[in-house]
Amino acid sequence: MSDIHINNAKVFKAFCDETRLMALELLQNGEKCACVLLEKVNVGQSTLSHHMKILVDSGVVNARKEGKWTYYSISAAGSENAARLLRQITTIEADAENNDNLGCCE
Amino acid sequence: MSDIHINNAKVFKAFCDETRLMALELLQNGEKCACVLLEKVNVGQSTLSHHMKILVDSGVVNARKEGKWTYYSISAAGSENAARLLRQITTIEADAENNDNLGCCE
DNA sequence: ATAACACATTGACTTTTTTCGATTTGATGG
DNA sequence: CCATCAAATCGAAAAAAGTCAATGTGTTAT
Repeated sequence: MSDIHINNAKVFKAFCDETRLMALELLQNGEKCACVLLEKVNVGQSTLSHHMKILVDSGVVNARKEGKWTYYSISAAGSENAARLLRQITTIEADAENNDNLGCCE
Repeated sequence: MSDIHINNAKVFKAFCDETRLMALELLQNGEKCACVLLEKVNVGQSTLSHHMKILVDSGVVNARKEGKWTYYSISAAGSENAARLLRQITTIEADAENNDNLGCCE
């Protein structure tokens, strides 16, 4: 299987878990520190840290360290990238209807 | 965790696996029957069937049965829905910057 | 009717992901 | 220097997802 698909899959894994979707929802009305997210999301501290790392690695979330705290926020660029990727993956090519793509069976 | 997040996660799981991304890519230039996909994707028949079911259940792919064959195609409506959902999940609210959302730490 | 075909379903197994408690790292304050 | 706090990392256990071979189901051809 091609590498590009493995990488693309990685981006969408950001949105594949309820806890991460919950965290994203909390970030929609602004930057939050990890401790605030931890209060609202029903998982342990190490688990939240794990999920935030996946979100950050996917590019959808930014992390900013300040003193002992880490502030997270939604990345507009990362979100745009995910949206672009989704569009790219699901675009039906213009000549799709004219092709004889039925293959083995006709 | 709220039900809505579980369901949203389900839609994005369609894009979380390399084999499914490969299948989607093959469908971009038109409808294909399962046997054609099977030739190109490096998994067994039962595994492909499993993945196609996930794609169909997510709404991103249509299935059409004709005789002994099953034809799959990308669903424009399903793709649009996924794109809409992604936008909804990653939208930063207008007043996000003005909020005092830092919570415990200031 | 029967055989062959296309695909779905089942059940067992493997791999990956999620989760937690414990520990580590790094910053702050007394 | 030491205690405390926030968050990351580690290691192990549990849960979920992917995989395959075998079998079942429905269709077509002989």
